[in-house]
Amino acid sequence: MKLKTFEHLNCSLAQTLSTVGEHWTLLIIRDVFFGLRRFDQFQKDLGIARNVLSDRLKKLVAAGVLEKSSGTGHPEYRLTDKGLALQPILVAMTQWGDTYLPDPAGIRLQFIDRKDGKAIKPMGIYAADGRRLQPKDIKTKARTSHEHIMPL
Amino acid sequence: MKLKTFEHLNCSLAQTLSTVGEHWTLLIIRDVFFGLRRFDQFQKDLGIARNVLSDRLKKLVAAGVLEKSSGTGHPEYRLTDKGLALQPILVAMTQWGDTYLPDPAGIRLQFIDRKDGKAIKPMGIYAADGRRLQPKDIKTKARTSHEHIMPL
DNA sequence: TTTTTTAGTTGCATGACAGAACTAAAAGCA
DNA sequence: TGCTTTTAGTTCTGTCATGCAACTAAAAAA
Repeated sequence: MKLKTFEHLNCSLAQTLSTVGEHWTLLIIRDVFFGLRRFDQFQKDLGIARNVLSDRLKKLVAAGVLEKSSGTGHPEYRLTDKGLALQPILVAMTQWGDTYLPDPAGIRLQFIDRKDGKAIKPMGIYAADGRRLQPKDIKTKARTSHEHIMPL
Repeated sequence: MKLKTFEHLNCSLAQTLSTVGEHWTLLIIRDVFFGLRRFDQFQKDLGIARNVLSDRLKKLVAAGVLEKSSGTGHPEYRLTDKGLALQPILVAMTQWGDTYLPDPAGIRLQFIDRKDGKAIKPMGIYAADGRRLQPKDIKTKARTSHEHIMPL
C-alpha cells in the first residue's frame, strides 16, 4: 500500500505537509537557505542517501519550491519566491528546538537583523496592533462551518 | 536499515524534526489544538492507521508534547506547554499552504484575535522594532563558527 | 448481565528508505 | 587533444515503516 497522502483533509496545513513534510525535505531547504546549491553539497552536509536526495529535489522543483538551473554546467538549485516564503516556518521550528530541545553547550544560533545588528523578535503570533497572543486568545473563522477555540 | 535520524546534525531544526517531523505527527497535534482528545477521534478525523496512531501518540507523550490522562476512564490526550508552543509553526505552515496551495473555493480559514475580532498579523519575521524582514535582511550568529547570509 | 464502544495490539503485504555499486556527463589537467 | 577526476545522478538489494484488516481487552451503555 502506498504511503497515504493528506489530500483527503481539506486543510492548508495538510497541503503544506504534502509539499514539504516528507523525510529530509525541510533540511534540504534549510541547506539552500544556507547557501548550498549543488547535489553533492546537500548529500555531504546531510548524509542523505543519493537516491532519496534525487527524489526530493525532483519533487521540490516540480512543486515550484526550488528552481534547477538549466543549460550547460553543473546543475544548481535555488529557492523560488515560494521557497523563500518558507522562512518563517524554518525559523519557528529552529526556535522551538532551541527552547525545548537545547544543546547543553548553549544556544546554537541566533537570527540577527542586518540593519541594526539586533536579534529578531521571537517568532510568535501577534495581534494586528502588535500584542503577543497566546493559544487561547485566538479563534478561527472557517469558510465552511463552525468556529473552534483554535482550529488549524 | 532503520530510518535515519537527524541527530548527527547539530541543528535545532533537525532536533525539532526528530520530534514532530514524522509522517502524521503535526496533523495529530493540529487535531489536539482543534479540541480532539481521544484515540478514535484522531483516527476518524485523519483516517490514519491505528497502529501508526498508537506509535505517534506514545512518542509524543514520551517527548513531553502531549500528556495522557491517567486513572480511570478513557484516556485523553492534551497539549503540554511544550506542545502549545508549537502553535506558531502550525499557523505558519497553514498560512503558507493558504497562499501557495490554495483551495479553489477560497480561503479555508482565518485566525482571529478573540479580543478585537481582527485577523492576526500574518506570520513572518519581524525586527525588534516591528519592521517586517525579508530573507536577505537576516544573518545569523552561530555559537560555533561562521556567519551565513541566512543559515538555519 | 449482555451489548456496544473505545483503545489499543498483532500479523501480513507492500512501499519507502539506507547503503553501495554503477553510469554518464562535465570539468580539470598534461 | 586525450586522460583523469569530480559531479550528478540511476540502479540494485535488503530492511524498516506504513496501510489495512482482524483480533483482544477494558470501559461504558443498555
